Amino acid sequence: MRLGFAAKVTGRPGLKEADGRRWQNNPHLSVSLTYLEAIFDYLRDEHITMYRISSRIAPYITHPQLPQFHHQIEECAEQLARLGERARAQNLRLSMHPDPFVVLNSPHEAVYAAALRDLDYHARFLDALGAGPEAVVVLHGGGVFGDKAAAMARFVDRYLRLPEHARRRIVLENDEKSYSVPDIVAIHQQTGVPLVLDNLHHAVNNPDHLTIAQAADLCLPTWPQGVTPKVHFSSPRREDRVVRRRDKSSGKTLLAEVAPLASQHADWVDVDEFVAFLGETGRWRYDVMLEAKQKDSALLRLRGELAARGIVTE
DNA sequence: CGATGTCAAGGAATC
DNA sequence: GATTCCTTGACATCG
Repeated sequence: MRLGFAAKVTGRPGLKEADGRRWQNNPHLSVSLTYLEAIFDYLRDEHITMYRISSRIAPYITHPQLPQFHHQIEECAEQLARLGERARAQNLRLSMHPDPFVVLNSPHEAVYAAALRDLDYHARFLDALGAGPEAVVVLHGGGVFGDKAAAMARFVDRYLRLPEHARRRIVLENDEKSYSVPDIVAIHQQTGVPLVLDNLHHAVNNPDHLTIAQAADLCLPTWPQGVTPKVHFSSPRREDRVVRRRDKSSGKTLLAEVAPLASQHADWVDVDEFVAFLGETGRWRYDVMLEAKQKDSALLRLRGELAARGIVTE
């Protein structure tokens, strides 16, 4: 079992995940890839073997008004191939997760078109690394648009019509609001798309009251032979947190303490909850993407706590 | 330099 | 129909 984390590194100062400058300053994938190389060094040093690459790694690559950014993958082909080689050399499983406004089943043609551009980009990025089939693009079901059956049918139809290189990469994750485990199972049955089980989303969006074991029994066998399935794991935030929010009378941004929503990720992973999850899903083999706010620091802490209990991860 | 405003992008809930 | 929230932190700019 591999443990992974997403995008941002907290455990070593100075590591960035993407060239985040505004378009006026000509950010570029080639800069992001120098950052990614430094992250790979860190992952190697810490023996971390799974990592989600930020979708912002290629700035503005699908922006319709900024064509000068559209060929960054081609422009960085050699650099990408070298990094892919490195990832394989250090046994690193990679993935990506498009932002929530990539909505494949939107009834708005322009949104659909943008989703197609984005999925093409994510797939081509992983292809340019030469990544194997374990490197997936994790997608959500999208919107409901007042008619869930129609929205799901639209997802199925559009998924089946995706270009092959994109369809090959995509896996579908249950979300915290619209598409529960039984929903994505129904989509799987019509498409064959592999399913990612997210424990926290399942906890807050579980209309059929399935146990986590039942949910795992539905999701994990959807992966093809030879590709280790993946799950997302996080603990729910329980403490209030400080956020910046706009005050509507003054129009100013202020700090405020707000209570957590049930669906929000905690800073760290609760080892007891994690061990319980392992116990309930013990008949399956899978890798775990941790979605804790403290990212790699949470991973390293959890790994230590697991080792103290005699549970060793890859 | 610290504080605050801004950023490409969607959807849903609320009024 | 317009506004706000979800949520993301880093960048950019202002005082």
